[in-house]
Amino acid sequence: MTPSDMMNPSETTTDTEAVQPKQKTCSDVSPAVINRLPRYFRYLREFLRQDILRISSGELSAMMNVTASQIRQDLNCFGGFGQQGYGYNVKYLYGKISDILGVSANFHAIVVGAGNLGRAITGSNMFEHRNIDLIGIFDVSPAVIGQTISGLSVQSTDRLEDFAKDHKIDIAILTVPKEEARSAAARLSAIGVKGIWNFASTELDLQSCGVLVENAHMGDSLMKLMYEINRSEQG
Amino acid sequence: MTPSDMMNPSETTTDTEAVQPKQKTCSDVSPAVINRLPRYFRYLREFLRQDILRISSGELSAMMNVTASQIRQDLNCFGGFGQQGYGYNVKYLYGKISDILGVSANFHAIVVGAGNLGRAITGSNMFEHRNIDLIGIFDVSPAVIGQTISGLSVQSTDRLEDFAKDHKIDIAILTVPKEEARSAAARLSAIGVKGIWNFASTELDLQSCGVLVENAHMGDSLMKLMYEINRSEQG
DNA sequence: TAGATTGTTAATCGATTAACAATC
DNA sequence: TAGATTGTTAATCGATTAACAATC
Repeated sequence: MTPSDMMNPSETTTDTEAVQPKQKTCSDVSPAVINRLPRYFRYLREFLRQDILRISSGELSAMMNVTASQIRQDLNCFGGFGQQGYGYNVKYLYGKISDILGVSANFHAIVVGAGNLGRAITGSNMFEHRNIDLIGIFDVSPAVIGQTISGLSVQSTDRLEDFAKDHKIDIAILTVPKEEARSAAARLSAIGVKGIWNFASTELDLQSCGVLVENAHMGDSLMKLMYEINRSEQG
Repeated sequence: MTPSDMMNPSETTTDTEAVQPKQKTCSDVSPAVINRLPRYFRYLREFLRQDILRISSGELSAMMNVTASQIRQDLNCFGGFGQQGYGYNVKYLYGKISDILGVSANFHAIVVGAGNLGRAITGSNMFEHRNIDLIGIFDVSPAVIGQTISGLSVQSTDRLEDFAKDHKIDIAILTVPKEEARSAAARLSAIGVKGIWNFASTELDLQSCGVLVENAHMGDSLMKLMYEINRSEQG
């Protein structure tokens, strides 16, 4: 087998129970690594688009401004995805990282809060790229309920519980005002949502309920930029 | 002086040249600390709203789920803002953190890209909270130019250079499609913008031009949530 | 004064980098 | 085979935590 023929380096190992698969279970991957995975995903997607078949940690390192060592270390938390002397097969690695990031899981999501931000998110192409089905959008305002946003009719938030009976909801995207965020989150937790993507600039503190929360505090990001500008101007 | 009288602990030191001020210049604060500053800012703002005058690192620690040690360590990168036996004066500390984060600098910002996300951001209360003046919004689409969004009339992107002659622009908020992001960023760099808040899901790589870039890759945040859900289901 | 809590140093822990043997 | 590049271990670096003297 020449390197360029390689599609899946792992498949070269014999597939018996006795052979310890290269795939690690690595139950606790460090947060620092997880933070970097989406960025690898983005680069790989772009390589795929450009028909780049193969990439080495050295090449990727130059493009991404991280060390080659770190790239190899990161990827090895999940298994040996590369091949010595060759590098990484882009298509194969992209597939593996997609699996790790749950792109293959076909999650279902709803948007709660059909304000400007909720609409912007609903209308983005973010979901098709990640194999997420956006299956509902909810709001409390009678003026908004019934409107169609990106092909979805806005439902009353009162219907959440009923809706959950008929649909698996993996992710709730929370774009309600800060004041309503906590009570909305409690309801979402009650209907069995697995994760909340929180845009309300307040902490949710639901981890105890077994609901995963990812905070998208946009204002925090803005403040980091403000800090850097301020610092560059006055040391 | 009783603790509750204290407004500014630093001002109790005599103000001569000889006395080394408690305020540190600490030219290089670690990124980990900077990442936490906006969160402190949010909590302090909330305390202020609730008329809480005083907070100790221990109390804050319990609320924020970080160690008291870390809080004291973080704050001490910038100076001694507390008082032994008392804790931190909320108003004073909030002021100090506001200064550090550039809230006192009264930055001017423009939005480039008046799509759904640009509109959502323009309409948010994010800017008043941070003492930022939103002074312009730009788009290329003739259908959008001239529309009023949150009191601002959308201008043609062609007018950027002219606009920059008459206005100081500190921050450009980039919400154009991915494909146009790099060229837009180059123009913004050329007109002397100090920082770009980048919502396009592509890397900008302008650091060489002296323009600071803060990436707000929302999709990366979503993927971290996907990872956690995926992991919790089949970890 | 006694009690409380900071500021700060030292110890621990985790993450990154360097180096190189394994191997394609 | 020789060259290239991974996977992995060891060394370095940085960040967090623990502890306590300083002090309000």
